[in-house]
Amino acid sequence: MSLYEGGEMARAKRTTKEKLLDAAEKLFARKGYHGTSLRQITREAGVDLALVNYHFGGKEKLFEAVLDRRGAMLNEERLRRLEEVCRAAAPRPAATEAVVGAFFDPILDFLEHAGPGWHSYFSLLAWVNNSPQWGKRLMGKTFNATVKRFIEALMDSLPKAAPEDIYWGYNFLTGALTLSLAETGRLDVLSGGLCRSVDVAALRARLGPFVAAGLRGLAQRGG
Amino acid sequence: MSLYEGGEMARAKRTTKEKLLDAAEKLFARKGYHGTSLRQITREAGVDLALVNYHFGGKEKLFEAVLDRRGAMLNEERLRRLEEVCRAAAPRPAATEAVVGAFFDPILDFLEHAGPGWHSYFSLLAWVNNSPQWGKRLMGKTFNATVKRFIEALMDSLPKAAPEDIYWGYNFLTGALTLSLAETGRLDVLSGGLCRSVDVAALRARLGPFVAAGLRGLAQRGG
DNA sequence: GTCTATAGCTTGATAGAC
DNA sequence: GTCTATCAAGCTATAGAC
Repeated sequence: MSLYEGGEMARAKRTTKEKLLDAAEKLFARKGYHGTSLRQITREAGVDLALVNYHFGGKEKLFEAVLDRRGAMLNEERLRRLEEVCRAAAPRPAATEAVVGAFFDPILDFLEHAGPGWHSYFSLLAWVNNSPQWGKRLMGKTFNATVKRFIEALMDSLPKAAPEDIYWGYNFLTGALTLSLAETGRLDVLSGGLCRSVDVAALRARLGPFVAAGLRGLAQRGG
Repeated sequence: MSLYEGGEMARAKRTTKEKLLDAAEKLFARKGYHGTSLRQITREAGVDLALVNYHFGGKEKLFEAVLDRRGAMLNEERLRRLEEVCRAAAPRPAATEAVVGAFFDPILDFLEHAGPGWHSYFSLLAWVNNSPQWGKRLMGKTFNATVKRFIEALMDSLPKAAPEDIYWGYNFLTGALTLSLAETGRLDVLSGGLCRSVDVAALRARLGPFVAAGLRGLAQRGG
């Protein structure tokens, strides 16, 4: 199973657990946790209603399992690339652009080369990240350890910046990223069709430069 | 009624309609549309369940009324400030920093000087903006006309930038803004308490510089 | 592991008295 | 405008047959 096929095997070979995860991922991404019922999920998965409780132990556990599945893969790939750019730059710290790239590129690569499951997953992640109900606990559980490594690397790359500036900068960075991943179609409407929410190449060309320049601007704030 | 008290009068003087809007705003912001029931809303408002249908015609209409109420005030204030900075700079175009300030400052002023209703409203807005279900239609209905004016002003301020860069830049800008408004508390956890999600002064000092630098970086992309 | 059947509860909406 | 009472539908979860 290649990196980019993670969790998206041919229909015939998927286990019941995977069918449920795939269906839940798709529907939770569209309508949120409370807006999706187990009946809709099991219908989409072609599986009996009672099997959610057998395999996962309830709706909320299923929700967390959906977030965990690809979150672990994302963390692995991000850390691999962070280590790569740090090693390439040693003994100097990696440049801001390189650190930011190690954070964004795994997502963009999954979106460009993998199946629709990753699109749903990232859209769901955007929703969770902006949710007062889920954001703090669920994002933290999956991503805090990795994010702290990236924040350290950003601080190393911008030694003149105050730590507060880097924390706020990370907040802006992840906000810009997650809205882009939500694929709401709003960008399409505003631009009259000139830009498309799902155009990963266009996003890749602009997100890194915007964020790196923004972080540098923060680091030189006032001086 | 001063600008900053909009919709938040003394408890005794509020009409039933306003009580319902205030309660719905607070609860929708915390748990989303599907996560909030009309029974919770009417209990919080101290009002009978049946009155939602009498005054608004259903749950979804109530939801849209919540978004409309303060959205109109926000648009007015944003356009007033945009005109101000454009007039001050004429005949040259207003600077990127000034346009971005006219877009952010009304929100930051409402958060700093007005009651908790505005916090709930902006938190709800963050959620709606990142929702595939609601984002395109509801954000567009309330904000498209105003946003188009700001995008034009941004294009004028950065004549070397391609229109696509400005549209994507606006997307990043609003993502950074809305995650900050969601007040999920995640920033507090990541920074070990050094930064606080609800610290409007800290946000004000950093959001404008980050975004303006990001937009300039986009405009000079590759060259 | 899977499926049937159902318990126990909450939901949004409304008819009709006042 | 307000309130009581209620309806039909949908919800999560589970006990128990296979």
